[in-house]
Amino acid sequence: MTAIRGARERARSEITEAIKAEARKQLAAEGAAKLSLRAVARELGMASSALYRYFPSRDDLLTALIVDAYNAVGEAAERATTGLRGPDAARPVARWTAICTAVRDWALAHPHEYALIYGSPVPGYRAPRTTTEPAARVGLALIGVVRDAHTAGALKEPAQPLPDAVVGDALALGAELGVELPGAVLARLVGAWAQLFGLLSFELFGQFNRVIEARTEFFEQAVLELARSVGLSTPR
Amino acid sequence: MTAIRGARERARSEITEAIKAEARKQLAAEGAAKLSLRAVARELGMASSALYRYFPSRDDLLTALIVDAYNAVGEAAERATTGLRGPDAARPVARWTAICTAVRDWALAHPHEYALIYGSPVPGYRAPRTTTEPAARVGLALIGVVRDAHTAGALKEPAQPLPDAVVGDALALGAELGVELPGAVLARLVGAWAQLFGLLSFELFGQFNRVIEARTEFFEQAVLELARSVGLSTPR
DNA sequence: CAAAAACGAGAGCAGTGCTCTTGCTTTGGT
DNA sequence: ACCAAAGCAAGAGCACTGCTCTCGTTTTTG
Repeated sequence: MTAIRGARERARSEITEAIKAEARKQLAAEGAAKLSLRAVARELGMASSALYRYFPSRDDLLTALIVDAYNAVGEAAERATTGLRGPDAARPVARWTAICTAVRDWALAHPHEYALIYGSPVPGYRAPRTTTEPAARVGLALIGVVRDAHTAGALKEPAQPLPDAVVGDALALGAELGVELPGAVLARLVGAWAQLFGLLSFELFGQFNRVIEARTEFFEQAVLELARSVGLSTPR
Repeated sequence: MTAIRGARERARSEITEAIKAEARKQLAAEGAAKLSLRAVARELGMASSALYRYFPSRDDLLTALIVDAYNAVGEAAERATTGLRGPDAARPVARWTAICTAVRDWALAHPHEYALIYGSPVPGYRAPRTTTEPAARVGLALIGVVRDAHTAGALKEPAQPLPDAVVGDALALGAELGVELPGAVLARLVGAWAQLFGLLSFELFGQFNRVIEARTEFFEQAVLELARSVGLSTPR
């Protein structure tokens, strides 16, 4: 139904995409704060008022960029595991680090888009329903690795006990996602997920300046530690 | 010399402080993006151009707020350990968690100021030299706990080996700070420091919505895990 | 006491997000 | 095939922003 729906709809989606592309360009050049609708329109050779037919407000444009960015990291994370060949394709730790480094590579390549989604929320407050699903993709990729390790019997459950409230949240989350994992593992998984982006944010936002120079080695080491914390056994 | 240096200088510092106070008020109400110099001047009953005698640009005002915010968290972190009484005052893990929860409490009480310093960098790029020292205070407080535990012989060094480059960075950092700690411990300390703010950012920026409800328990659990990762032995 | 520096206020510039009105083009029902 | 309805682009305009410049006034300083 969407194939031959008239020239107008095709033009609309093309222009919408062109606007987003130009906005992404300005985002990469100057950051979200300096992204200007008028400048986008100017660059596209259209009146600024015409742009409002496609995005009712600046925040809506940003939201669209946010969704795209979440999908871009999410896809990078998902592709990281499917691209593994040889024995690494089955080793949980290798899959785990592949995802984490893919996310880091994406972040280093698109720092302003990273800042858009994992930095401070730009407008008053956002998070329309449409962002929550793409936002979960990286987390789901990580969960997938641990789930597979669990079903393969390669998961070492942590001994340390957790508060009931935390385990309860974790089990509720597992039920919602339809994932069969011990509460303690899921809880640590959420923690590792947050800590992964803590490392990335510190690196990207400059907190590691004059502190850590061997960023890649440091990151991979920390990621191995995170894998261990969720029960994936490290080699050697 | 600064005491009775004329009424003008006193007025100047008073007005400077009033500007920052009003700016902080607007920051808390609307966020950094909507902070407007003109609105601050209006609220203070002065011409907007007069404000430029005190802060040469909007970014300079923001930088001043950033420095203040870093000092505020830093002070909260430092005060957390000195306020401990009884046996907890000597237990490293108790001091560690006290610092972390103090930082979290400050962040929850001042979310927009937290976003200002640990969210995405707002202008093109900032980090004038004046911000780096206050920015280090929380990290130094954490290092202090581990250093004390080390000299008291209560530190369990991690067995896992680290890449040479990482250990090298860590030792250089330790030398610069004048702190005697094994490279592996220092490296893990930096990681824990970054991960702490990863947890806080995810909580404050809404990534835990519909994921974790028992935020406090979750945080304290994660913080205990971080303490363990740097070699502080958990009780029981 | 006079020169110099600091200060406050106003006007003004270029830029922004967003709205409203005015014409034009494509679409879809009869 | 026609014609109303809907979608669209453009321009003018409003209220706001950061920032600069000028012009009197006040305070400090030599």
